[in-house]
Amino acid sequence: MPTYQAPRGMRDLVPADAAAFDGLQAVVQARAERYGFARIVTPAVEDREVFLRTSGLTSDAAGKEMYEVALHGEGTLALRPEGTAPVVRAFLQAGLHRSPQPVRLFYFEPMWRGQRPQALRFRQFWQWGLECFGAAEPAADVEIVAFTARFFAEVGLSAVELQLNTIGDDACRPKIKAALGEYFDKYRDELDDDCRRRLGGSVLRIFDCKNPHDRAIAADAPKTRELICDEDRAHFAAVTDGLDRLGVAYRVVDTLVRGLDYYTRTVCEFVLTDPAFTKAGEIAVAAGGRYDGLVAAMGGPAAPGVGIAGGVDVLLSALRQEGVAMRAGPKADVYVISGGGDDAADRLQLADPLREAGFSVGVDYSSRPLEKQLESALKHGARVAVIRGTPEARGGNVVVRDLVAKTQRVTRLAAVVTEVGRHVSRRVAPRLWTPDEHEPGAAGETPFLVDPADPKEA
RNA sequence: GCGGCGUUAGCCUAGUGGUAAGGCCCUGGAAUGUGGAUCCAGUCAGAGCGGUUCAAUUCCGCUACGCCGCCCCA
Repeated sequence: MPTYQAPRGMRDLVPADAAAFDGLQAVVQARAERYGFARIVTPAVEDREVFLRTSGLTSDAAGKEMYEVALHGEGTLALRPEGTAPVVRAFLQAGLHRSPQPVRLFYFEPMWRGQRPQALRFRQFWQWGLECFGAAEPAADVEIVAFTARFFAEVGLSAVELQLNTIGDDACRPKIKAALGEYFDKYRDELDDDCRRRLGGSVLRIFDCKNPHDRAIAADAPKTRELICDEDRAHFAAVTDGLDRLGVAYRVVDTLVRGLDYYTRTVCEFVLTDPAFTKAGEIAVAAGGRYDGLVAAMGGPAAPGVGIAGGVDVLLSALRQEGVAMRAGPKADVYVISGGGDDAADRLQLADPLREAGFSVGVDYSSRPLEKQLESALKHGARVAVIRGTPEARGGNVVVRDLVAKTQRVTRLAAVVTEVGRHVSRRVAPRLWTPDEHEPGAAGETPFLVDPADPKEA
C-alpha cells in the first residue's frame, strides 16, 4: 500500500481515464465552436463572495461545502464549486457586456465541493458548461438544451431523459411562492422536519424532498407552470415549440426546480435512466436554466442569461455503462528495436525523422534479445517494428516489419519514412494557428464570382 | 458534517490468535536472436497508528481512504 492516498473524494486520472477525458473534451469543445461558443478559462479560486452572492446565503452548500483557500493562514478565497458565477464575474470584469451581444461562452474545468463522496460524487469533479449572456429570447434556451441533447446523442449516450419545467421570473416569483406556501402550509404537520424548514424560505425546494409522503403532497401542489405570468407562459411555449421543431424529446416535469434561487423561467435536467443509476434516485448528467437576474445580482447591468453544465465524470461513467468505446491511451504505432546491442543513440536517430514526419514512435532502450524487444513492441501496441542491428539490416538498411500482417521488407534508411507510411498513418498534428476562413478563396471557390444577372459595370 | 459497512501485492481472490496461499500483470531466464504461446525463476501484501495478548493480518480503539444511507447537490 502506498504511504499516501489521494485526498478524500479526489482521484487521479490515470492515462486511460485522462485519454477518455481528452476525447470527451475534444468532442464537446468542437461542438461548442460549431455553435459559436468560445472557450473561457477562469482561475480555480475566486473571492468567496463571488459564490455567496450568486448562490445565496440560504443555500447550505454555498457556505459549508466550499473549500476555503488560505495563504499564510488568511484569505477570503475559495475553490470554485461551480462554473457560472466565475464566468459571470469574468464577463463583467473583462467588459464583455459591452461587446456584441449575445456573448456565448464555453468552459471545461474542474470544480470542488466539500461534499461526502459516494459513487459519482467527488470532491473534485469536472464540468463542461455553456453560458449565453444578453439574450432574453427563448431561442437561446432552446439552443443550449438542443446542444446538450445533440451532444449526448453524438457520444452515444442513449439512456437519458430531458426534463423541463418553468418556474417564472423574478416579477412573478412572489406570487408563485405565496400560492405554494399557502398550499404546503395546510400540510405543515405532515411534512418531515427537513422539509418543513423549506416552508419558511425556498418553498420551491419542497418539490425536491425525498420523503415519499412529502412527495405525494408535492405531487398535488399547484403547478408552477400554471401559476406563472403570461410572459413566462409565452416564453415556455416558445421553448417547447423550438425543441419540438428540432425534434428534441423532452418531458415536462412539474416538480422540477433547481437548488438555487437565481434561476428564472426555464429549468432543465438531463437525467440518466439506466437502472444502474436510478437505484438511489435520479442522477443528472447535465442541468441548467435561465438566470435573468444573475448578472445584475453580481453588480453588473441588467443582462439576461441562460446556461447549462454537465458532469464529465458522470457522463463518462454512463457511457461506460452503455458500453461506448472510449479513446484509449496513446500508443506508439511504430517501435524501434535492435539486435545490435548497446546502440540506443542509433535507434533515437532512426526514430527522429519518423517522428518529425508525424508518426507515433516508441524506442526500446534495452539490449535484450530481439525476441523480447519484439514482444515488448507488441505489448506497447505497435503495428510496425523498425529493426536495426540484424544481419539483414546492414549497410544502411533497416527492416520494417508489419507486426499484424507479419510481413517485412528490408529498406534503405532514406526510405524508412515512406515504407512505414505504407503500414500506419501519421498523426494529425495540431496547429498553432488556423488560416482565416473568411478570406476570399479560402473555401476553394473562385472569389468574386460573376453573376450574369448583375448589371455590368460601365 | 452525521450514521452503517468495508480495506490482504499493481489487479482479483483464499485463509488464519502462532511460517499468509493462488491467479493475472510485471521482471529475468530457458529454447531461439523475428513475436504475444510454453517452461523455469523472481519482485511485490494484511491502509496507518495505538491497545489487549506470550503471540494480532485476525480481537478492540483512533485516523486515512472507499461504498451505502442522510444532509446537500450551485
